[in-house]
Amino acid sequence: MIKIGDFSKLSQVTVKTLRYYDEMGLLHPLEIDRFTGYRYYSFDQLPRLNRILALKDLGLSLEQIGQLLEKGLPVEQLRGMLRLKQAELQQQLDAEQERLARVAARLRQIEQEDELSTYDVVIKKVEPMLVASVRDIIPAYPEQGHLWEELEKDLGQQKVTPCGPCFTLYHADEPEIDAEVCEPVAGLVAAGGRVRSRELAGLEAAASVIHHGPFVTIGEAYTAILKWIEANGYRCIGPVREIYLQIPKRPGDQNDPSTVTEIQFPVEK
Amino acid sequence: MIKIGDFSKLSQVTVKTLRYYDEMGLLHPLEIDRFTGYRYYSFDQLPRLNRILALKDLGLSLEQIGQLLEKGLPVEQLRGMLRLKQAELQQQLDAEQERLARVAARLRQIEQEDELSTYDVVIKKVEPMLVASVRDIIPAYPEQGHLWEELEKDLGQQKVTPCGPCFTLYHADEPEIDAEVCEPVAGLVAAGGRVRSRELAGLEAAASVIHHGPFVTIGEAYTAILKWIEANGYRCIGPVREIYLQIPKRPGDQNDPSTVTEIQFPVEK
DNA sequence: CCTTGACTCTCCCCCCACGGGAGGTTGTAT
DNA sequence: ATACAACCTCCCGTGGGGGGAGAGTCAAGG
Repeated sequence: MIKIGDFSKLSQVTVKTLRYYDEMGLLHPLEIDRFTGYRYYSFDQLPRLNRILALKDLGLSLEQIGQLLEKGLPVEQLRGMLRLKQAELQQQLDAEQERLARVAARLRQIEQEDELSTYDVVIKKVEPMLVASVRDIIPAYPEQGHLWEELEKDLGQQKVTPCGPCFTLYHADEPEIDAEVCEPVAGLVAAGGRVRSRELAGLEAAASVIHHGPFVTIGEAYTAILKWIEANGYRCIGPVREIYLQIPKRPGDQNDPSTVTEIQFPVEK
Repeated sequence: MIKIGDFSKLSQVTVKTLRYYDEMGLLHPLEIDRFTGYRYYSFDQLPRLNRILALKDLGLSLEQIGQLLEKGLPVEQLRGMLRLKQAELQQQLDAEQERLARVAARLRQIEQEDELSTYDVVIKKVEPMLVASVRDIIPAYPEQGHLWEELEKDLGQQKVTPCGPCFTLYHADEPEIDAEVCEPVAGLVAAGGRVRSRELAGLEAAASVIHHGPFVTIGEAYTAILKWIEANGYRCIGPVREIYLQIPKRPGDQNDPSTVTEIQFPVEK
């Protein structure tokens, strides 16, 4: 029968932790003085404590350990838990490794450019959505005004209002620019003229960057995101989306500095 | 000017998180309605949010991010933080890897034996301590009674009482058993006869196992800990300590089942 | 104009495995 | 008798939000 402090020294477990294990039901003292509340442990409780420590060291939670101990440590259950933990650890390890790679990539970027890019790339999921669209080959990127007019006119006639920011899908840019201007809608729209309506598939992972500034400088954003994709080992796997979050005050003004545009590249590792 | 829900959908950041970032000072809404408390964001706040997400993704804490943003992102400071984080991540990665190896080792052990060992091995540090001891060659492990008598008698004469459990150090077991029986003491003791007194160095890492049961079966504990040391890639780097935590009721009784003994192997990877 | 349902607000508790400390009792050595 | 070390319980904090209660607000349809 020894007091908590001595038991603590013996086991190298802090007094706080021993009290906590008592409270959690993992290791009750052999006896508690009814009047003073003092906890008294016995030497032969050390094996149980060591078992707790060994299991904790493998990454099990105190709750899991408690369940195991309560059921007299069934081999099968322990095996199952360890297998699970093993998979979990492996996954965590991979995640950490990727994170480390990202940090390294960022450091390299800083070393090379010696200044901070104004663009930050994030990976996001994109949900599927219903859209109405017009698709055609265009001679140059800025020349899609007529497609937009065509789409707006049709939607206006059907009294459909968009339910989100409009965007352009670039299906290809070589040998010609194959662009599809899209407007998200609440429900499918009757096809009329060249206007099509369908569900646009979601994206598991999209690299996204925000361009805040006049439209004529959007090339910098493309440069930045392409470099990032390259540096972080991703590949582009579908048409790029250019989302017009904040459009110029005067329609088509390529120099309005308050314009905000998001560029999304569907990617995978 | 958009409401928090739309900003949330756009950025793929939950409303809760946006409110949290507001509270933490990372990203205040452009405007807060004085009467309703509604938060209103602007599209051009997205770059800042993305910057926050990108930095968080590298493993920086919100507090660190806040500091960086507040100071206008000095390149050097970011570089320093990332270097630090890199080292930290590497260390964590190594730790995870070791843990994974331990889990694998444990699983192998379960597969092989198909039952759970009664012994759990833990790694602990051992602090330096003052001891009085008698050392000699003995013909067999159980025959150390005369050494103990010699030590006790001397300490008794000097009116010194031990300040912890006594133990035996095994300096060698081949070709002969070189044993040193030790008693921890509060202060150094005058040498007398074959009794020596000194500071025993601490151990950075000791593999420890508890044997609870009659002394004649302690071999099983040794088997278990040796297997563990082998399986987990450690090496023994010093004399083994056999610590007598709970001694038999009748001195020298090798069959008392209430005996508790700890075995410590100084180890390193 | 009214109602309904979807948003939004603040406030509070929860996670995990303890650590720190306040404020009060108990045990032990001088 | 008096220190003072050890012990007790109770409460708060960690990081990055999640879940939910209860109340107020906004936009669209009838």
